[in-house]
Amino acid sequence: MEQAKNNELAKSFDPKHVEAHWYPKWEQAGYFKAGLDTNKQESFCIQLPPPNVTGTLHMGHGFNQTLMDTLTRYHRMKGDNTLWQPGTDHAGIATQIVVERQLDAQGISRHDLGREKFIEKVWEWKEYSGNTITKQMRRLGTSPDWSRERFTMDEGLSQSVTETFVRLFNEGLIYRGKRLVNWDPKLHTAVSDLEVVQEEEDGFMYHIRYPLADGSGDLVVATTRPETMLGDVAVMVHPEDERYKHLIGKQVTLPLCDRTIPVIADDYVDKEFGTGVVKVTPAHDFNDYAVGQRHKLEMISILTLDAKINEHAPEKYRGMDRFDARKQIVADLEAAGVFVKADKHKLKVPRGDRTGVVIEPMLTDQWFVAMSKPGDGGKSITEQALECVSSGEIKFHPENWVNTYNQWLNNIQDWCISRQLWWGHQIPAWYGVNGEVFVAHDEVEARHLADKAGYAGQLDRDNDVLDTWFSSALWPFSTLDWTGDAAKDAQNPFVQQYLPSSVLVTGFDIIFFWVARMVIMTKHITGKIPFKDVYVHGLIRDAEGQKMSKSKGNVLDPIDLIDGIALDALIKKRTTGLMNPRDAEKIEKRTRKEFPEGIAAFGTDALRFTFASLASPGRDIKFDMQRCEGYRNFCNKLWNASRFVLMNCEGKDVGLDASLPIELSAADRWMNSLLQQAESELATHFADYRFDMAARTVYELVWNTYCDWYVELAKVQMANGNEAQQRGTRRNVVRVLEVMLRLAHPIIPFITEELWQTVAPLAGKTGDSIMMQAYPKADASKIDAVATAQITLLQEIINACRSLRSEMNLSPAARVPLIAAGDADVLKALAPYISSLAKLSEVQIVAELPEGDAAIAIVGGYKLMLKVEIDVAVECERLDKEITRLSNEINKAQAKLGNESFVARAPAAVVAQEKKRMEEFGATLAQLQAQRSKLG
RNA sequence: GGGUGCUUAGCUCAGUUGGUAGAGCACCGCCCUUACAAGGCGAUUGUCGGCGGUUCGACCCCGUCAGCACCCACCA
Repeated sequence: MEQAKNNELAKSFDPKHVEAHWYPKWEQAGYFKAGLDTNKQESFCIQLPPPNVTGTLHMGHGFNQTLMDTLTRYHRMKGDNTLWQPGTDHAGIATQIVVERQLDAQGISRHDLGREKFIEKVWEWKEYSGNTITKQMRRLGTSPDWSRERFTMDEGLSQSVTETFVRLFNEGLIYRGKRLVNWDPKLHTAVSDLEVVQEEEDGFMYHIRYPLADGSGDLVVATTRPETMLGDVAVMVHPEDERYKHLIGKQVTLPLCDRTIPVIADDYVDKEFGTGVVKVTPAHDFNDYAVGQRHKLEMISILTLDAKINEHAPEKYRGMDRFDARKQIVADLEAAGVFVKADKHKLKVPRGDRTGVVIEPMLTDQWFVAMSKPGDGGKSITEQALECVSSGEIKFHPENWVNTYNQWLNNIQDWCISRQLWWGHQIPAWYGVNGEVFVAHDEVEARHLADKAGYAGQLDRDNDVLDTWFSSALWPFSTLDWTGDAAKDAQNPFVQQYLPSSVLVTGFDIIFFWVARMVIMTKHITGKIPFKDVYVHGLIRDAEGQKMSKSKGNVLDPIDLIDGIALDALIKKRTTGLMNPRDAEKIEKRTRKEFPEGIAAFGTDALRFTFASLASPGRDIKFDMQRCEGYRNFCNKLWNASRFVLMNCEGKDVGLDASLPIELSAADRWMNSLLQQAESELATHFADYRFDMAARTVYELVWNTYCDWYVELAKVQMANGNEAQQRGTRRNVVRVLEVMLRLAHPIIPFITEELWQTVAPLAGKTGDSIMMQAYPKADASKIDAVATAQITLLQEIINACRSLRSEMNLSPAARVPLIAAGDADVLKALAPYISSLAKLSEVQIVAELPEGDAAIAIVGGYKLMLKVEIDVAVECERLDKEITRLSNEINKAQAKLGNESFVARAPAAVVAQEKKRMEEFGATLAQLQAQRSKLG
């Protein structure tokens, strides 16, 4: 890989420049390609949750994909066979809506175009949107195997859909029937239970008098939807309701309609609610439908598919919109003197999640998956899916999502999978003219089935398409070119190696839509689980904790955080294409307030580091721009640390010649010890999906350990050491940096690659790309406890000196002498470091501190005296404060140790530790008190 | 009606077998010290939502209450 060598790095990190050239190189070199090395034991696979081809990626995608890419890069470096399988989803309804809206803008309806032409338009849009999405993913630095990119409507995946449908049908697990389903009157399609959102809204509870047919009185029913009375077939009361018991079996006259209907009894009625009398409309209400089934009632459908009153209703109302009809009916009831009252009432209104219109339960012919029907093994596909999780085969992280998963599956209804749309997988069913149904892979097969059944007439394919989630449910195996032919699949290394995948990374919002259905389908069809782990992350919200949505105008495009965006451009972006253009003003105001300067360019690495850091389990994320800025600064820090290393190591002896003597100091060995510790922590954190902890470990290692301490110590060594020591230090400084770059690479791929190219050769590493290097593994034998103890002491001494300086108000530029008493050998060894890091003119080592007015600090067995002019009063105050603090600590420790229970019951180590603490505090306290009394 | 999560420094959040409360940002003081001012050094900051309980010891475990958020559900 080409990279200009010996070029001094720019003074600060410029993400744009760094990111631009690496991605194409990685991709062209084939680094993202799936591993198929049969010698390797471990396989790691992630299936990308396929983004909808409805536009562009949002922050949620950025977050989700960052986590997946981090895992993928980590496992690839670890040496596993690795596949990150990418692709996109055709997103039936959502995409059809997007394209229809575009046509709308040109004054064209999809019916003007016709199905075929319309679908062509959608494919055009798919190309456009799909490309946008994959471009965005590339900007995020993601490393999926693009050569395996799939789309849910690809030929192969469509075959999986057909194969699955046919199989389930033949097993009796898919059936067709006229059922009451959720109907979206705007889209003219059925939708599943999941695609309906129940929202509480203000409405009315209408009370209507239904006269008894024999004129002996009346019953008052309560309803929230009076227009549905046109389809009433009964009124019902509770069988034990003393008020109405005697009326059961009688007939009432249905107002406005020329019909009488019976009074029936059913336990379902709640005596306490409303009037205790319920009108029964089986064709337009799910509860009433069940009642109708129980009582074998007629079903009268009174609505057309676009929710207008139909021919089964009195002529007066035919053709009226359902809500207009409601008003008219209420008026007519009033006129007829049977309207009692309308009370204000909060009710749950079902709305389509894509259209927002009120969903109407509608009797239509639809296809269903039988979720609870016992299959071959006596178990339903739902029970099988529950078992995959209860057995521990599939694990949720965090674990508590298991409850959600179980609860949903335990209460599941049959899944309505047919949609009256144009965009999607057309249902593989052919009908004869007499209603014969032939489900087959293709028309030839259907004809064959028809022949066998003795039908020779015309065959018409079902016009409907499948719920988009039907194909999504097959994603874990359909993307691997599964065919359903056991012999072929056994020869397919992808199916063999990458099913099940290792982990599904997803938000909780699609556990039902997608996760559960993948388990159901994959287990039933392939016999394998789809994935071993499910990592469930939170939602990205805005800085105020609000869900990001186009209509609120608080959406962020991850690319805008990478490249930055000017305020005007951001406003324009947020206010175009709104469903309700009147929101624009509010959105502009809000945007101006939140981002008065627009958004700065943070770069991909900073954004990714932010995502990783914020990925604490079980919690949504309020996206905090300042965190992003902080991690941009972190990238800059890493950049500059590398600059330092290169300035000191390029063209110098960095110990590449193994025959030359090398001496590693305590500081070098201390650094190496902490490096091992970080490596071991990272292995744990990645295994636990603790991206936040992994990011923190990297951050602290690079900044707090390496930059703040090791580099400063190394400066001393490179200035003062002998040749072997200098060589050793240079060697270690550059090698530790090289390891840190590899450790950080899965999170921040671009900057680490850029730096690694120059750093690696100095560390004796060869290779074309950091991403194909081994991930560093901890080596416990490199942990040096003695060196660690010594450098910890050194840090404490330096900290004490720095504190003294600061409290004495010494300018950082002023060099003053330190007088130190304690182990002379240790002090002698540490003196140059102390001197340099605490900005001292010299370190005098003495047996006992001299008398005199000076600032004093005690560190373990060491006494430190900063030789400066002091304000006695100020110093006394400082000492008093410290004396008080120590006394308090001692009192606390004493109280504990004085507690017999504590001494008797607490573990010996805890008691010993407490004793030690007290002794140390005591010793320090004595020293400080002595000094305090000298000052008077 | 069921279920889940959250409540820790001014802000955003860590805190993994119960053993001396942490980070980043913000704020304050001193510094342009030759890797980095997107920086360095130092200082400050907390009845860990309330109340009980278990324990020698509770941010952590249990109970309870409060507030916030979310998910599921057929009250006409």
